[in-house]
Amino acid sequence: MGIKTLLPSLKRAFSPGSIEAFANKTIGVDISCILHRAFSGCAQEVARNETSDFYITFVRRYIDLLLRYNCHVILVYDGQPLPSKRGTNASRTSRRESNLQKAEALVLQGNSNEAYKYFQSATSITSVVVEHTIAEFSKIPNVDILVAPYEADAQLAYLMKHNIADAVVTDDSDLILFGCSTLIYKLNWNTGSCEVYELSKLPLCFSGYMRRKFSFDTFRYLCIIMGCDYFPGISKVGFKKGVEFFDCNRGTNLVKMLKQDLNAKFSAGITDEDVQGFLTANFTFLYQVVYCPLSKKEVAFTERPDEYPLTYAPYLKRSNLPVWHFAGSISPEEDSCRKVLGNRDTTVDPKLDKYKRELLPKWSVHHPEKFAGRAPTADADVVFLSSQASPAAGAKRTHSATTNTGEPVRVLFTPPQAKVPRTQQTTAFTTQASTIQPRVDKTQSQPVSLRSPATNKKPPASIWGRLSAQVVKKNSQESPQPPVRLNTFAGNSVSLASQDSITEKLVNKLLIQHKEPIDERPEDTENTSKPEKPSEIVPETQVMSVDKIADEPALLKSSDVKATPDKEAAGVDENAADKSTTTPDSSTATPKRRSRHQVRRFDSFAQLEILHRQMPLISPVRVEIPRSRGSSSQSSPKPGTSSTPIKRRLTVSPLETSSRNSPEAVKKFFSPGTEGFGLTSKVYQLNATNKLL
DNA sequence: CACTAGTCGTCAT
DNA sequence: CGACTAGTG
Repeated sequence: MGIKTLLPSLKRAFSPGSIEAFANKTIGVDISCILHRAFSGCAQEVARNETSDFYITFVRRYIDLLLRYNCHVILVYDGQPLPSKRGTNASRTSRRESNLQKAEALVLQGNSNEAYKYFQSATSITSVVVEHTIAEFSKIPNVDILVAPYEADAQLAYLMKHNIADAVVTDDSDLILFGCSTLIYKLNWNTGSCEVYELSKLPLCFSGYMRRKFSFDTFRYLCIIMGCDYFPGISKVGFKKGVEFFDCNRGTNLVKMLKQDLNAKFSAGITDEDVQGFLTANFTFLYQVVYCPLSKKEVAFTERPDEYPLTYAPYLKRSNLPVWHFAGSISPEEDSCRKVLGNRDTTVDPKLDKYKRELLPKWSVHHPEKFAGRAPTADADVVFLSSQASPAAGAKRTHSATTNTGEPVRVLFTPPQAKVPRTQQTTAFTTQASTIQPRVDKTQSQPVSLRSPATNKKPPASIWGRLSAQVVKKNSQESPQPPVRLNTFAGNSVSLASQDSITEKLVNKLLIQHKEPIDERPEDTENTSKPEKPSEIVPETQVMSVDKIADEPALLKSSDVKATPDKEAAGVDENAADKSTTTPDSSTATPKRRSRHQVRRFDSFAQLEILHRQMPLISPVRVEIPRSRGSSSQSSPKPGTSSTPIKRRLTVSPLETSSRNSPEAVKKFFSPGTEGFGLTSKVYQLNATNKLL
């Protein structure tokens, strides 16, 4: 199905291209698209569940085209239908059968033209076709077969996400929704012409806030609301209205967004079933099971938390079903390795398998040594905290977690370690502030300012964090991108996989409920001559390059005007130093060193502390907790939340301005009730590799 | 103007 | 499954 009427709205993300541009690359192929087109020419045979050479030669043309350009081809097949789709699947097969019967009846009447129509609507990618094509195409050098555990879309997106494939040939809009960065549409096997979709151009399709602060998650919500495979969509809401909605609503609590905001805007009667459907759809896009050729096993598209996020659990939890059941379950490793090659029956002796990994040539993605030493890159990395619950000194722990909106994050907890002298901290800050390096200064990798409750010392008054980061594209030697704002997780709460309830409470307390991310510029803007705009980081770990968008002669409508001031007005208390925040184009305006007392305000700690994978370091800052409670409890009467949302801002300033908050204030702010609670954080470097796992 | 629902065509000559 | 279109609010 894909997303209805999505592609016409995304024209700006496409450009005419040619397959030449992908010479020598690895190309994933959504073979079901091609097969469906081929079935036009052999509908009768396919509908009758027979084989035909027609679709073989048809697909072969595309393969040959790619091979001519020395591409490595990965043909990806659909596997098992997702649990959530099994209903529609059954109704489809029954419709096909009735179409087939009508077709056969018409044949007997001699009406072959009419019969052909019914044959066409009776075709499907049967196991006969799958086995036939795999048998044929698995013989071709530089052509890999990969049968996805579930949907080919998710599988192809996974290949792309981990740089196993450089681009994907498809005609389906779902691939966009999975966050693919480069897609080849409308490929012509004869001329090699095509339309190339690029994720980096996606913001061009929007205006207003959606463009300036493009978030792929919001884009996903938009598509789901329009209607997708797993969710029928909100009636009367298409692309335009959806964009209008998300221009004004940037909340991070999806339940509230649906039940309150969306209802208020469109008076669409959102039921609990709708909420469930939306959430299911969202998480199916995020967490669907795919096969990982790197680790040779099935994994979730993005790492799954062990439990549902607390806010959504009431809508998703089914007592008799495992968590994330709707997004597929992970098969035993041995079975998945056999199925992925095209072996259908895993109940038989593996020796009888038609396709064996060991027998495959070394160029194959399934060859045992093809990706030796290469691990999947971590999904999203965050953070920062250490607590008394730390394990042995020196050890690191990670917890997978999700924010309210379901974006995966990784929370790192570090144990107390040796104190770093204050002078060194300061040095670390100033050095880092002066230049943005794509690597980490040694001093910054060190834990700083740690006080363990075990040593009975007071909780520290400072938390270290990062304000901005540089993004280095995966597998790319390009020069680093401009610093990006890391504010996308603002206002979320997390549920942790661990039993560490203290830490969980703490983290949730930190990720304060609030309306929208602060529109803030990085503390350090690169001092380059290029007038680049800071890119936006997107939780799902895609990186948008927002360059050139400003020059695009497109609709800067009213939504542009209202976005920022609104927010400023909504702030608790405004501070003069805040003003540097709003303009995104001030890279030239603020290259000079501001020495100190540069104060910034945030609505949540999370804004400080998101770290993209492979993202090198950033500028450490001090976070100070305001003494006064700026609580306003006007918002969100959400169900089942134990802790009342705290609404106040954290003040961030360079190290020099320490004073201000007493240990008691900090303790009071963070303490979940348990005393002896030591909190610190540190500046962290996450390597490109997966060492921290 | 925006959205919806329905129909048509996908091949290859 | 997308493209296209006629019809509706």
